[in-house]
Amino acid sequence: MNDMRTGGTDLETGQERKAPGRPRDSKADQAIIEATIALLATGQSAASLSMDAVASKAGVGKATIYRRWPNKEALLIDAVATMKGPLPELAGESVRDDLVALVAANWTNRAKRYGKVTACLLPQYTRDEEMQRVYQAITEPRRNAMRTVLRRGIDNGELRADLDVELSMLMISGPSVVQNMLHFNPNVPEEGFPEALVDAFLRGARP
Amino acid sequence: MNDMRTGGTDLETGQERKAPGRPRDSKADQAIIEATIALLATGQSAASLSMDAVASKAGVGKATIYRRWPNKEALLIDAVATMKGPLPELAGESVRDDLVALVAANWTNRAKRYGKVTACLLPQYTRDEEMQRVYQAITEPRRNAMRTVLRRGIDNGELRADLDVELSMLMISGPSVVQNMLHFNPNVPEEGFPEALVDAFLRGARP
Amino acid sequence: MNDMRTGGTDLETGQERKAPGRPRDSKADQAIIEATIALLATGQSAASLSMDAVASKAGVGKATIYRRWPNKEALLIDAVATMKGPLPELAGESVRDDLVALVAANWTNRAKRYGKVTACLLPQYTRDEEMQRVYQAITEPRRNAMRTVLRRGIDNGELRADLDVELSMLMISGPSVVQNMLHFNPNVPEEGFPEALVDAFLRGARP
Amino acid sequence: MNDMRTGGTDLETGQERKAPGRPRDSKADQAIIEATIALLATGQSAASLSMDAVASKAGVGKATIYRRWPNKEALLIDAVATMKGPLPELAGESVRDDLVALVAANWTNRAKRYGKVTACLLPQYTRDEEMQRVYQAITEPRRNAMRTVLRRGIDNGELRADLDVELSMLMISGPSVVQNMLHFNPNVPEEGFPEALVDAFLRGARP
DNA sequence: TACTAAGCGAGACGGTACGTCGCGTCTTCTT
DNA sequence: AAGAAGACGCGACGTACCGTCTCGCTTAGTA
Repeated sequence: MNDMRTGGTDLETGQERKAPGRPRDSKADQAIIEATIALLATGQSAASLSMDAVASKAGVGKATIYRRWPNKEALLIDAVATMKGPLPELAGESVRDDLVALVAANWTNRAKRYGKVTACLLPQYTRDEEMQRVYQAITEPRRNAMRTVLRRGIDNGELRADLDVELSMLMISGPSVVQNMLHFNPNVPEEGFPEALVDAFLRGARP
Repeated sequence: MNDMRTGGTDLETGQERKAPGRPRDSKADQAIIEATIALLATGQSAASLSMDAVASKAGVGKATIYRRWPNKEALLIDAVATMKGPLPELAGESVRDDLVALVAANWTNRAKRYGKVTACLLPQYTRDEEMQRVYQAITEPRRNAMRTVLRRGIDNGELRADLDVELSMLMISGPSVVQNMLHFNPNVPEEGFPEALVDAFLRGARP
Repeated sequence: MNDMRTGGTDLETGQERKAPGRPRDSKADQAIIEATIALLATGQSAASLSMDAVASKAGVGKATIYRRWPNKEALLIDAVATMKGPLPELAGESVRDDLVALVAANWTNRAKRYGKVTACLLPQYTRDEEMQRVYQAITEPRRNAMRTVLRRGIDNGELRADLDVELSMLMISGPSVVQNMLHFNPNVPEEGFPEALVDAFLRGARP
Repeated sequence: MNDMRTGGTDLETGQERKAPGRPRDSKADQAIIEATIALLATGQSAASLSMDAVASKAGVGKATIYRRWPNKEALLIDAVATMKGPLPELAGESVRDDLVALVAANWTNRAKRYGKVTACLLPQYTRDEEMQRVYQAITEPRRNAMRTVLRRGIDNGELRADLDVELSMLMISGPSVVQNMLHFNPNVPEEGFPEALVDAFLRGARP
């Protein structure tokens, strides 16, 4: 996650080269990320979180942060990535149940906190290609899981053969994300949302 | 839109009471919003837009801005609301075509610029209830149009009788919004997106 | 002069303790004071001198100024103190000549410029006890010199034995100051003022 | 004091010309001056007194003030002039006693408050010739009184024939002013100051 | 055991923007 | 026309962050 390492790998030989001098303190990495997450949870927005505050809360000098991350946004991206929980266990029997499980995994309290923090990063996200790649990398495992489930459904006949997989992923994740981050449509109840969404997606709107 | 008004309503009679003193200059409101939009279009992000620049470009003192909006974010919200284009004309024949028209209206270049700016404001939206209400108010006409189309479809039998209207709205808007603002799934082609989305929504995923 | 220092004295041992962190840059102190004096000489008044201008001229961030002085007035006080020239050399033979020399030292062009700037600060002097003490500290060496001269005069019989030294100091400095700063009585000629004042003080008004 | 009158005197005929429209409200003049004095007494300095505060306290629109005085300083000068008490009654027998009475008149509590306010105006005073003339006009009656007393002393032999009257005025007023405004020499007791000053002035410093 | 190189906490540094306040003017309606 | 009320353009204020730069000190590997 955090780069900007000294020493590291010698590109010509491919062998590890031991960096001279005092090595980085891994407790610092951890303390910084934890302080960031704590302040994000407390605070109001990404803008209202200051690097001085992170340094102070982590008991760390500011230079120690900037030695690891090039700027505030990079740190936030990493902190958010850390907040992402593990992928849910998929039963692997019914495609419908697996999709519900995937949506529900983004519907926990933890995920909602994550959603709020993510929203704080959107301004950077929409603008910086580098950040988009980082974000895609973080979410790729999840997208892949859903892709696999959908393909399985097509193969075993649970889903229509001509289903557009990528569009379907967007149709399942999109409503979930906007509702999570923006409370987009306040008239949709939270209770039972994953099931309702997946069932409506499967069933379609025609009679 | 902008509040913080002087004068207002006489509580006893309920009649409008003319505020004393020099009234606000409505040309200033307009100039400020226009300057904000112009700078948003030019600039990189909401953060890179400075109030001094807005004031200068609008030919207005900073106090004149802060007399109307309590802070930078509130101004941006209002500026973005102004960017929203008019509702599309709906043919009113096929429900499918009307839904496509509604989605396509958020798919123009103008709407994409709007989407980018909106993304910059999401941090505020997600935490400030006041801003959420403002945002709801801005989007309410659009949601209402879609609600009407869906109800018409249920009534005339184009859509299933047990369709959850609110959830359906989310299922159409959600993918559109995240794709517009976040380029959420880079594997979904832009070309023909509104038609593909609506058709998939209507058809469902089952064979 | 400028306070608000970090670090300081270890209370238990009474020894100086080195403050942690990067130490203040003494070149900044100097550059700020010099910029202030330069702008005071150029400008019209204390009010017309802006902190932004000082910072810009000194090639320094505003925070660097405010780290050293709590506000504009405190900076001006220090700048003015720096403008005070050195004490004049006293011949030490005739008390009368030494007093004339002391008065004349406040009668140079430099001293008049100093007087004008000081006048700009009087509002602060008159109400802030802290600033009064600062001012007293600045002027104490001069007052002491005059006190010494007067005492010598009493001892060697040049002055009357029952002379009130403190009142006499006020009687010599007071007219000089008001005339210098305020041009208090426009009917008193500038030419030969120090001699005339001292001689009149020595001689008295009685026949 | 306050000028900028409409109507007034026709310079060619010397006759009064009645101004058209609503006449000035003399209660406003009074309320403004009183509010100014009250705020000066309360507040910290001339700079910390705002025209908005004066207008508000006087229950008057700002334009009403600016119709009478061209700017803040002019108002302050007038307010200060109003604070000046009446000239003391002079017994007219002993020159020494009359001088003591004149000094003592500047030594009352009222005079000290006046001194503090005057100090607030010095920055303007030292810079603006117009203000100097106004100030000289205010103080001229006092200076004239002292001049008369000193001349009487010369004429009747109480004072030396070659006394420099203007310099003497400065020698009496100067110490009083600086001590009053600046607490210039804290070692000089307030008690009995007028008598001590006048006696020392008369007696001289030589044995 | 000494030397070199880098990491560390602390905090100062040059900038940039913030949101507030005051000045002196202008604009409304009312007296 | 003057009055109260208050908006206006301007410009300075003092604060908060950013990302960088010293300080003196610590912690490793190398000589």
